[in-house]
Amino acid sequence: MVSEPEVNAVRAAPNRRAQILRAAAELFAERGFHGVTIEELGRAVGTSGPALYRHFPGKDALLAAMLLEVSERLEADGRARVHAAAGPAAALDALLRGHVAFALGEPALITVHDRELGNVREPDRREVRRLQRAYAEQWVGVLARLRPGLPPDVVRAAVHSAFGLLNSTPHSAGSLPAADMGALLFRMGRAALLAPFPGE
Amino acid sequence: MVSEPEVNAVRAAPNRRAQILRAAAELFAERGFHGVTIEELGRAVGTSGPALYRHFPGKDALLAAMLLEVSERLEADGRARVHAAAGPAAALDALLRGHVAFALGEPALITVHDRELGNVREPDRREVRRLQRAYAEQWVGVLARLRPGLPPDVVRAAVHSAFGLLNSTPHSAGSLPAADMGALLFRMGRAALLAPFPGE
DNA sequence: CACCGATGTTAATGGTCGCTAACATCGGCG
DNA sequence: CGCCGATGTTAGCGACCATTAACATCGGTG
Repeated sequence: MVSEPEVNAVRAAPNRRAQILRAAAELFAERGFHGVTIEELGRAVGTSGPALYRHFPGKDALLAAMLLEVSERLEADGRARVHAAAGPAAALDALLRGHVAFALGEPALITVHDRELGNVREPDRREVRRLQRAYAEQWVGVLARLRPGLPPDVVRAAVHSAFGLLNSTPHSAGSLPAADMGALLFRMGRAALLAPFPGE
Repeated sequence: MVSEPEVNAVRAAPNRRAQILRAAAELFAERGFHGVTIEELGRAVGTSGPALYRHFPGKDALLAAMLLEVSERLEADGRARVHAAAGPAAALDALLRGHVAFALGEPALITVHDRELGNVREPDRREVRRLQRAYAEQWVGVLARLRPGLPPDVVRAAVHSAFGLLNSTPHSAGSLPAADMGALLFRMGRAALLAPFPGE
């Protein structure tokens, strides 16, 4: 027990930062930001406690980095998909496919992403919001082209509702094979967004 | 400052318990269970701090009471609506209408209801789960009758996804008049649940 | 009208938690 | 091969927080 303290001393830090973020996402998703202690975060990556401060200036900063990373990733991916698509219909399908893949692949990140923004302090919080908004506007732009004549705030509300549907994955995780779940979410999301809306 | 301590001493307790639960729902929805202190809960209802313990044995018990109440309400209301409906199609519409009204009327409760179950301790937690499951099964039963031949786990997954859509209200609150938002959610939910699914 | 139960108040307590300090170990580089 | 930066470790420290204690006030009731 005390025999080999140096074995895991410096060992294994190929990418500690990323490893911490991954583990933290799981824990935050399960118990919430305030429900997880620094000690637990450390233990989840094999180190214990305050080793975290070698990689992040504090718990808040860790959460901020996590949300910035994921919202950037979503936005960039969304933008790429829209640009690569032939028309609005193809773009919507591409956005749906991308979001579904993300939600199924990283349910913890998706959960934290839309629950914990309130715990990010002001400089970063604005940036995360900006990226989230930019991502949503990709969807809004595509849907508006697909359904001209629909008021912009209705389009926006519809898009956010669709996000709610797609992000619900964590609640029903495992009840279906991932491929089937993906197909289900894709079709439900598509149907919801293309349904006849009020005011048309 | 010290002049009139007795003014608000016993005053105003027509239904403190309900008042506390309502205020607590708002705070828990905003900052999460662990992000709210007893002192804040007290201040939100005009009393300060430990007065809470006259109405609940502890913070945990407060959350448990809240989740039990809302899940009971959903289940009972859902059951009533299904029984009153003429057929499965009418039942689905009634369930949708009820859930939408609830989500728009009490967004904070909806939020806490599907985020904070993890902070409820074991005796009550099981009961909340049971009620949530019973409510979901109302939907599953109706949808299964509407779409025979669909595998039960697909039906269940679809229902939970629809919940995600309907419960997304808090994220887009206020961007649309409540009536319009209600109509939008109703139509999107309906379209999503009746969309052609994989495996049919 | 004295008493009591319901409901509050402030002060104290014990535990937990984020964070800092002080010290150790290792790989790489001059 | 000795030094240094990166990365860990354990021990404390100060703050916060849920809960309890001790004490007050009011309305109603016998």
